[in-house]
Amino acid sequence: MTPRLPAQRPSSEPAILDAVVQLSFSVHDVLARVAVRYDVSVTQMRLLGILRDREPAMSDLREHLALEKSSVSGLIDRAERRGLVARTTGHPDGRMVHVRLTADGADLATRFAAEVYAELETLLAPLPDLDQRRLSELARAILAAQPSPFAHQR
Amino acid sequence: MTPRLPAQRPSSEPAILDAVVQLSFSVHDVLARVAVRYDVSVTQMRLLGILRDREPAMSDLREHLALEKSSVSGLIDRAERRGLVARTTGHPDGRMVHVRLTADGADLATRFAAEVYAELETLLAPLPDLDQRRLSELARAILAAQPSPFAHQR
DNA sequence: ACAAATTAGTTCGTAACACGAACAAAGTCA
DNA sequence: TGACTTTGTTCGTGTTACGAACTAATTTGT
Repeated sequence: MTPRLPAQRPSSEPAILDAVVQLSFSVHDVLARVAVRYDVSVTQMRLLGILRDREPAMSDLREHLALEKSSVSGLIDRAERRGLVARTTGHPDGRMVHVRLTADGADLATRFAAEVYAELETLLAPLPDLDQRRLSELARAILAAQPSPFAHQR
Repeated sequence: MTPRLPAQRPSSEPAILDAVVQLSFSVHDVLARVAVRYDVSVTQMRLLGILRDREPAMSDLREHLALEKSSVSGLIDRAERRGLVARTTGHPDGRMVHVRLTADGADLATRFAAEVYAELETLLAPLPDLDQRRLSELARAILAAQPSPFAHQR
């Protein structure tokens, strides 16, 4: 008998985390449903969300979205072709290409942010308001403790 | 002035729900990381998870995974080609094709359930145990109230 | 009982997306 | 100045998902 599996950690009944995973899928499905309504991918929706208050370089997007640079190029190509975003050049470092929303893109971003919120409220509606606030508090606490969730580490 | 927007609902500051969305992405990323380690897609991982305690028909999978039937066919084709699942026929309704895990598939499902749990525990580690339990309670409450989260409505 | 309609799956062609490798251009260093 | 590094793009490939057209089994209507 190997001396392994020493109590195997007493905690974490299997189903405890299942609910969190399931809920994540539900949230993801909400995003997908709204995205499909506008005929864009979830990634493009994330992109528009990011661009709402930033004009990042391609490399920043690569990091935020956790994609390879060639994938970011393709993503921006398609979004640009639709007139949702624009590449900007002529920055201090001449290699860099930044990305910003067009007016159309900003409109779209606003509209489906509203729809996502509406659908999320429906999803969370079973919880009383207080519990909804608790939930987002817990989510915020987890995110705040993560290494690099959304921080530009310059 | 149109008489619309009557108070617009007092609740739901925008950022309240953002944290929930962000957390969902983080959870999704955990799944994706583990999946890539085994060279399967997140969808295939979901599939294996579903099959752990069921032998559903293709149409049940269509519903659970919210995919078109042709997509389910493809998904099962690829999983079958890898020896993870098997189609079964000869059911009372002769049109139906059910899907079950093979021994290999069951092994795989077990192994990465373990890895996903381990990584999720890491993700949630910033929260004290009590809050982790609260979080999954809230998640469970939401899911329990949804129309058809995982129920076979026969 | 039997033709018509419905249901369950498959096949096929297409498009989006993501990847890695090879490349070009701009910047850095030494 | 010449070598190296960094930033993006291009190109070819594989996976995944979709819708339309199709086959086979079952149900419905008369």
